[in-house]
Amino acid sequence: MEGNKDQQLHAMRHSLAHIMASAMKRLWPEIKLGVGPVVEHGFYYDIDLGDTAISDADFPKIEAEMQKIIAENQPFEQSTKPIAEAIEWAKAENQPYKLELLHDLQRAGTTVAKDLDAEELGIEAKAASKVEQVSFYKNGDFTDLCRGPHVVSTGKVGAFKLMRVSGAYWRGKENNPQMQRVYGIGFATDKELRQHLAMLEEAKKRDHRKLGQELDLFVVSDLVGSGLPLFTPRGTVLREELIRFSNELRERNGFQKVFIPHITKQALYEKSGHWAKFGDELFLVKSQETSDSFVMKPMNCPHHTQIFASQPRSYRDLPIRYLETTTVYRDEKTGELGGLSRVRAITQDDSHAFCRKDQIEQEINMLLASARELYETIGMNLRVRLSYRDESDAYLGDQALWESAQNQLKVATEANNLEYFEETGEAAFYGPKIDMMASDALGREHQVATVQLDFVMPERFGLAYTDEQSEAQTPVMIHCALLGSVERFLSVYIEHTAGKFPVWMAPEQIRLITVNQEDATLTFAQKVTNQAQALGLRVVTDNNNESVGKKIRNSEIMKVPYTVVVGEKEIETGEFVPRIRKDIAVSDRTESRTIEEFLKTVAHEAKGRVSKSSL
RNA sequence: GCCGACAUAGCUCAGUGGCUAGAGCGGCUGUUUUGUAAACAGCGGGUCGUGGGUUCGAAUCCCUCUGUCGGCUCCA
Repeated sequence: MEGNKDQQLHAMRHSLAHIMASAMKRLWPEIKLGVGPVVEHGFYYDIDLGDTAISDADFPKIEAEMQKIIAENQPFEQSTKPIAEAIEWAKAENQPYKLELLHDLQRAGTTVAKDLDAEELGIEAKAASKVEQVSFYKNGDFTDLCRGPHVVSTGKVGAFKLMRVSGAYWRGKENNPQMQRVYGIGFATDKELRQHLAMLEEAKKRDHRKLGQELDLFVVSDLVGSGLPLFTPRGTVLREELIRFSNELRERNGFQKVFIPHITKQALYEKSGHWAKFGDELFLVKSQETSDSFVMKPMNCPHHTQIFASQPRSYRDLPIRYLETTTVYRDEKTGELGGLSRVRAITQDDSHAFCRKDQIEQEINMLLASARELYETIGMNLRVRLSYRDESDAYLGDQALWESAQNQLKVATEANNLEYFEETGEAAFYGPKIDMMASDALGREHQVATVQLDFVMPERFGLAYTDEQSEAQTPVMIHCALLGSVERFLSVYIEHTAGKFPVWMAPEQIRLITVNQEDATLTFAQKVTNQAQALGLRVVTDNNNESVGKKIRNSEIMKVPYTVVVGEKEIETGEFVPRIRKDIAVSDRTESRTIEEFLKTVAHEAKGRVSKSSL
């Protein structure tokens, strides 16, 4: 049933791409068509319009033309042609991109770029059987090379909307001509389309860049540069609370904090092998005193290996675990930067454990348990991908070690009751890894924590420990970050919570609103603040000359968990009736509490990192 | 980096070749002393992102640079 529905939706979206091409061909007869696949919520078509640039202002025109074709309810007629005939068709129709695809099909039996590259290199491609017949779909007077499937006629495509246009290289390769990609969404019913648009609207409201400004969390400055966000006091609280949590989880498990400088001689990365691989992503630093070439660190592991290497190590000392939450610098392409999700100064809650081969499982087990605890507390579901090697020889390290390690990853994952799936061929060349994906409140999945085994770097740096037989052995290195990048995590988390942070993370946990500006009121507010601060709470007093209603409103807008109005009544009774932010309140009734009880309860919530109020 | 869109006050935005560039919010000052989502009045605040060009005249048209946003992974 579900499968049928999915297939039907897929055919609808495919047909929409076809109809869009058909409509655009009517509007611009000279267009050259690339590919028009189905994507997550819709479809796109890559089109070469020569010198004509289309923009979203053209969408109504294209949509209207599509609607006409849909209203005509033209049947989709499928036909097949021998490939040689199809090639003649592409030539006659002046469709060079289709021609290229057909030639590839004829030669290699595929149009997938990856497989084509493989073929060129003489490696056997996956789908190598030669294609003899190709499929066409025709509606009205428009015929397109298309594998399908399509719906029966143009009237059966459900609801759609064109969303955006962008440049896209033909086949994703930079030196190929750039085409215009018109992207649309399509759903079976109008209702579903509207729901999806509402979800996008909600996502827009939660956009961390917008909330970052509204809630005063971070700013960017042209003078500092793009991809280099600056955190305000409020945003810094978020960072520090997250980092404290991550550090706590690891210190509890025997990790020791270390500290390294943010620059190093280039030689470090020449030795680690990163220079060759990531050379163009590094920020270079020039010494004016010496002739040394320095770089900003793009990762921490090579530095950490040098701490391990500073002493002879015994098998009894292992695992040796270092943790450091520190910033790395990567010179990302400017077009890829944005908000907090892609930055050039990336703070990682990084850790490296050096262990024996037989300790891998216990280490992974412990790291996964930490990740699970962290994401449970945060309130996000985790799904885990185990990335293994495949049969190719692109991997370094002993084959038996790989097998044992992969097995240990799986056992540890199962022991932690984590939902997981396995993928071969996704491992890093230096070892298998575990990637953790967290899903947010809008159902979007984000890659967050990772655990990576590394069989190569210890060898490159000649790391060793002495085993029971007094022989030198190479340790295995385990890289792990629970949050991943603090900046990227924050971008996800801000959108997940829509800025309604739980008490333990809230930049401002309690706001006191004064009823008047009398000395007695202010003195009282100050006394409460002192008491709260002694309990480690973050309190702000709003003593502005504004109505209470206005100040309540401001507190609501800033999403403060607890707001308390203070005036004569409170001074007299020594009791508060806190206003509790709706998403954390467990009942509609707010009871009166003594000040001490109120503050202690909030402090207790913060310490326990609970998500709901206990008031 | 490439394609496209955008850039006007701290914020959100109006102003599409013609007088001194506007509004709301925020800020400041005064009045008010406020009881659970917006008191009232006044005052500030702009090199219209940068540099150049066209024009009698440019926020407005053209070019450049910088920045922001959507894409550049999805393969007949």
